[in-house]
Order: sequence, then C-alpha cells, then structure tokens
Amino acid sequence: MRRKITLKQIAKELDVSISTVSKALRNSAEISEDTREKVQAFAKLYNYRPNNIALSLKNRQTKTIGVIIPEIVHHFFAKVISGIELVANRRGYNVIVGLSNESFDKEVINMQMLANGSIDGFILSISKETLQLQDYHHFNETISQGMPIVMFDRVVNDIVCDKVIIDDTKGSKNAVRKLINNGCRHIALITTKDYVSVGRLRTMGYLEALYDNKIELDSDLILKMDDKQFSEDHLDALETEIEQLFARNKKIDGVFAVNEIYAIMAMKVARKKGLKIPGDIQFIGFTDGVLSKHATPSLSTVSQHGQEMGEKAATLLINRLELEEDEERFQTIVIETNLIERESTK
Amino acid sequence: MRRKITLKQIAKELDVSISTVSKALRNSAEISEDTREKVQAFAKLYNYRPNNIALSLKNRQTKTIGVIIPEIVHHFFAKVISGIELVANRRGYNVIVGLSNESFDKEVINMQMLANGSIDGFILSISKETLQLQDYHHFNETISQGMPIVMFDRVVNDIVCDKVIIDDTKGSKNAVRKLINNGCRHIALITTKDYVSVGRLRTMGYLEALYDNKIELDSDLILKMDDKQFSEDHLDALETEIEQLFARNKKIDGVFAVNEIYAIMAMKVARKKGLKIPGDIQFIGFTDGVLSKHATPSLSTVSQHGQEMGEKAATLLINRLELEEDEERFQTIVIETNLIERESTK
DNA sequence: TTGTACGCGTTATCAA
DNA sequence: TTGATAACGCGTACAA
Repeated sequence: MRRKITLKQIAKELDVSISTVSKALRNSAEISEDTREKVQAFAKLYNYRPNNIALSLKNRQTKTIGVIIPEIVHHFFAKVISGIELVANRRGYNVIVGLSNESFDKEVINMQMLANGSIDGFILSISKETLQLQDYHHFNETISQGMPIVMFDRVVNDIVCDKVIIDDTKGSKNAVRKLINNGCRHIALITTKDYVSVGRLRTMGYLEALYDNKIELDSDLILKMDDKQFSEDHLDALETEIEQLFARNKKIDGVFAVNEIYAIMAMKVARKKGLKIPGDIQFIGFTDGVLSKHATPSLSTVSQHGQEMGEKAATLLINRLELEEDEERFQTIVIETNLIERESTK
Repeated sequence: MRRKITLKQIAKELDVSISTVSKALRNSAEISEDTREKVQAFAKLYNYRPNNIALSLKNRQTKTIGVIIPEIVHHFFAKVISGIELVANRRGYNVIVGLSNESFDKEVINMQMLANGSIDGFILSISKETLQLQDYHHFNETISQGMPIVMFDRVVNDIVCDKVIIDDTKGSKNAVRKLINNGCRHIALITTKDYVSVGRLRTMGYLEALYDNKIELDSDLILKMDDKQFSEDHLDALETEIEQLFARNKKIDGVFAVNEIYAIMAMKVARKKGLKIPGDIQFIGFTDGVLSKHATPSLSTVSQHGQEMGEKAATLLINRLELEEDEERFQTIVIETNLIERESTK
C-alpha cells in the first residue's frame, strides 16, 4: 500500500532538486521547457497532487469552513448546509460539519476541536442549551483569536459578528394575520420556551398580529414547550399537551405553531377530535420541511429559505476571510420569509 | 486581531527553547517542576492549543474522516452522518462532509479535494450518476493510494473495500410477504431504474416474495422511475406516473415502494381516488424517514437503521486506520432491517 | 535539566 | 536555468 507521492520523491526519481520540481509543476518561466515537460509527465503518471495539509501549514489557511449545527436530522439545517456547501465549493473551500446535539458541552468541544487550525472560520447556529445557559465565552474566545464567526437563525445580540437571520417576528405576524383574515378568532399558539430566541420572536409576532387586529389575548391559548430535542418522549409529551390545549379551549379555530412538527402534531390531534381542516380549524407552521409539503392535508408554512440562508452565510464568511484589512463593520442579513399556502388554510 | 499563540511565541516570552516548552506542556519528566509550572501557567493564560495542521503534517494523519453522500436533505443520509459523527468524535476524529448531489463529476472533484491530505479515509455512498456510468476509477485510485474507503448503502461489488449494507432483497421480500399475508393479491411495485443497486435488489425481493407465494407476476404493476434527484419536476412526473399506474390496474390492493416519497405519493393518489387505507389498499415503504411516521395514515416501512449504519461504517474505517499492519481482508457488514408496522397496513 | 537538530510537504527567496 | 535554504508549528531523538 503505497503512500501518496511527494515532491521529494519525484525529485529523487528525476535526479533534480525539490524546488525545481515545484517550479516545473507550477509552470514557472524559470524552468527550461525540457525539464518542465519531463517533470510534468512524471507527475501526471504518478498522479501527483500537492498535499493540502502542507499547504495549509505554509499558507496559514486551511480553505475549510467549520459548520456547527444543533442537529442534522432536520430539514432546515440540512438545507442550510446544502447552501453553505454550494457557495463554499464554488469558491474553493471545504466544509466540515460538527454536531452540537443541542448540548452546550458538545458545542464547546466541537468548536475547540476545529478552532485549533483545522478551519478558517465558523458558521453556526447556537444550541438550545447554550441559549438557556447564556454562556457565550467560547464564541467570544474564538472571535478574539482572530477566527471569524457567522451565526445563522439562532443568534444572540451579545456577540459581535456577522449574522444571517430571518425576520421571525414579521414572518409569524404575517402568518397569524393570514389566519385572522381567514376568519379565525381563537388562534392557539404552540411555541417553545422563551430562551430559544426564534421561539420568543415568533411568539411576539403572534402577539402583535392579535394586537393589530384588536383580538384579545387569551393566555390559555398559548402552549410553551420545553424541548431540548425532538426525542420520542418529547413527542409524546407534546401530544398530551396539545390534547389538553384543545380540551380547555373548545373554540379554537386556528393554530399557529413555531415549527413543523408542532403543527403536524396539532393537526393530528384536531383530526382525532373530528375537526375538519381547513373548514373547522386552520393551521400554519414555520419551516422549510418535507413534512409540511407531504402532510395530509398539506400544511401552510412560513418558509425560512434555508438554502439561501446557507448561501448568504457562506458568502459573508468567505468575503471576510478574503478581505485584506480587518473590516470592523459586521452585517446582519435579514432574509425575507414568505407564506406558502397549502391545504391547511382556506 | 491577534493570531493563535504558538510554542515559539511562548518560548520567546519565557526565554526558553521551543522544545522545553513543548516538553513542559506534555508533562515530560525531563523538565524541572519550576519551568513546567511556569510554562503551563503561561500557556493556560494565553489559552494555548497545539495546531492541528502542524500535528497532521508531522504525524501524517489528520484524524479526520471524509464523508461523501449524494444528498444531505434526506433523512436517511442525515441519520447515517449522525451515526458516523457519534463514533468518530468518541474516538477523536472529525468528520468532513462532501455532497456529490448525485453527480459523477462532483463526486470525483470532492474526493480529489479531500484525498490530498485532508483526511485519513472515506465513508461514502455512490451517486446515481456514477452507478449509471459504472465508472469507478476514482474509488480504485483512492484505494491504491493507500486511503481506505468504507462504502454504505449504495455499493458495488467491483470495488474491494469494507462495506456496510442492509439486506435490501430480504427487507423488501419481508415487506411484500407481509402484504400478501394481509390478503393483497395485486401488489404494485414503485421502484427506480435498475442501475441503482438498492432499487434493483429491492425489486428482486418483490419478485421473490411473489414467486414464493405463487402469485403471478404482472409487469403492468411495476413502475420504474428514472430519478436523478428529487426535484420538484420529478415529483410531478412521479405523481402522473402513479396515476397512470392506478388507471391501468383497477384491482391494486397493495403497494410496495422502494422509498418513502414514492409510497407517500402513492398514498396520496390512492386517497384521491377514494380508496380507503388500509381497508381497500395497503402500503409499505422503505426507509427511516420522518415522513412515514407523521403521514396520514402513518406509513409502514422497512427500517434501514441509518444511524446504526453510520456507526458501523465509522467503526470499520477507524479500526482499519488504527490497525498496525495492513489487514487485507475486507468485511461487508449486513445490517438487519425490520418492518415497522403503522397505520397503512392491516 | 535544557537545548539543538531534524523531518513532515510545500513554496518563496536568494545564491550559484 | 537550477539548487540550497528557510519557514510554516510541532514533537522527539540526541547532544550538551
């Protein structure tokens, strides 16, 4: 099992110096046509490729982007990665993925692992546990070491870096307004605890829409789930909670959920109770997922444009990496959401 | 924006040699307690971490695994990655992901990018285009350069390497047998063109089950889709094809589909025609996905155990990487499938 | 107990 | 036109 061929080996075989080989391969004008051809032919024969690691060491850059996401088995994050990959590869960068699994410790460890020279910069979405603990030292440390970070979707203001987000409040406000315009007056909200930034913002959108339309807030209609991750247990608990929500609010005629699974679950419960969708009750979720599209009835959702988010994030990061001087101004790009109307709304 | 601190800088600050610093940090007995403490304190203060790139170059190993998959926005592949990550991180490896997007060229480019020193070995699933072209030179080249490959799910016999697969034939045979036992006699098969290995094998399972149960094969019941990827267009075409399938076979009472989306689509079409599930017609799909679980009715499927596949693949690869001598025997691990019965079957 | 020298693979600079 | 040398950051065998 032979090793990959190196400049040194080529040089030895051809009885020239290493630097001659190096120059010949890079078509340097310094080298005679003769040697150049000889070297290139030999290199081609043995399928020579420069060693990336050595180049990284020398150039002090790895041409690799580190991506940390809370969970990969999730359509939205998968889409984002897909977008990052697209831009990164086009601009000559690799993408390396780390999973935090919604855990603070794993997030920290994963970042340390990558920050020690493996990558040039991070693109990440903060884990729920980190958001809850509000411990952001690892981000600040990374940044102060000169490694840029771009955050997407789940971000916090405390950290000074580029960000790509959607207007969660506006997106959910539009959704709830749509329900109201469609005649709903008793709209339930299924959301997460407030430490999840996107959950909080989407809740705000719900409140604003009610307020704008002079619909009185009924806190009994709001369900805040405490989810670390979508475990099986969590789903069961979710179902029970939703059943109780329906039990104590007989007049619910609309549901807005801050993610796909909550909405699907709510539809399931409603259907079990014999409610007609969208006749008796209408539903809107929040995400990009396949579940929404293929559910029965298909679910209207606020689209997050995950792919675009990934592309924007990668562009932001690479631009910063390739900037000559330190550009101090950090950007926050807000991606427009749009409401995809399907069968769950009138 | 300061750079990461290096041994050299510490040495200079403390006015000792680089190797002294290196040894002190690694708790070498050679170094006096005095200097050791001094160095360690300083290093801690400046948050010193050895540069991975330099270590990779020196040790001639990167402690990184390259994963190439055809498509990340896909529950099964996401699950596999998740499994790979789990094992890899536990054993001190990073995971770097490349997407082939079902394209031969992208697969080749991505592999070349990573093979030049960035990683120690590959875990991959072959793209559809590659399977169609039957051009496997890039795999053989990689292997002959001493870089191990572990293939999963979509594999080919021509390549000598470790593999992790499921028994596709057996899995689908069981599924179809289940339909037969449940009383189905006119079972449609929705599959892919034969160049997709798993499609072919699953088709075989279907045929075997029919044969074993002395049910005559009706080729009109078989639909072979030519899908490069699950684009929107493809889905539309799929729906049309399925409608025609139902139109020309009035008596269909069971459907076996080689993936989730085909099955869900077929259910949708059947429901549109007013058929009761599972009363009039029963469905079984093939995969791990969320769609199946949350569909209405929920879809019975052959579970592929993607997470386990990833774990096994990573274990296989890392074991080989850490083996002293070249172990020539290659393994093919077959993961058991099992039928998850949900509401789409009796 | 500490320091020097070397090598990992590459490129840039300077000398021959 | 070619080659020697240094440097990227690290660890280690060996010398002091």
